[in-house]
Amino acid sequence: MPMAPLSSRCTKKEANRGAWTAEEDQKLAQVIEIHGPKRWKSVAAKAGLNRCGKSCRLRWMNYLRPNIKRGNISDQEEDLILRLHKLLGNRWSLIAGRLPGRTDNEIKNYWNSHLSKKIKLKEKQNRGFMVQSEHEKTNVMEMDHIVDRREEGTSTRNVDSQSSFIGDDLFNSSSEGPLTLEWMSKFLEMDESWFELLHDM
DNA sequence: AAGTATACCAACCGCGAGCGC
DNA sequence: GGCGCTCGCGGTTGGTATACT
Repeated sequence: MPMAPLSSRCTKKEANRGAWTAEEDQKLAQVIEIHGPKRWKSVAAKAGLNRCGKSCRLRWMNYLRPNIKRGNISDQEEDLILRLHKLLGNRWSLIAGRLPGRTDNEIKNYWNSHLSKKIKLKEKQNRGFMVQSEHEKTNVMEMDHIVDRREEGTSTRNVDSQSSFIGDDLFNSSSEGPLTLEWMSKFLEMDESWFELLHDM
């Protein structure tokens, strides 16, 4: 396997690794406030951080950026993630783009630690295996709850036309089948207002 | 209370795409 | 067209917290 260009890797000179300190965060935020979130290598240098640009970018994108929402992923968000993952696969940045305030890293982590397990359990159950434990039963019931809400096609939807369009396509069980390119492009171009409505409920 | 297993998540790594020279 | 640099993405790792025995 060919090595990545040297420029894309953090060098030994940029020795500081591991968890960021409050002081580092502050320095990084100050430099970005002045120079903007670009040219990460020079941002790192200007901040006097012993970090590579890549690390600075990641820290900013996933933690320091304004309007970041952290933790407490709602049922609606979870539902949306499930639907979008079904539609887009592991395109975490695209999925995150449809969830205001959420980062690709957070969604990826949430998927890997929560949702993938739930889905495996659900599939297992669908294949007719016995559910083993109370914990697993709970997870399966949670999945059923999500599926039920989709099938009901109610609760979280507003009545305005755009919202109901996207809501129906997202939650209607009929879209469990193959999703068309037309649907996908329509969905991905959807205005953020629908998501704001969703979060306001 | 102590040791071990599991879950969670921040951070790192490698790669590819895009851009300017 | 080739090269180097930067950026963004997705996969993976490792440290910490929590649950379990």
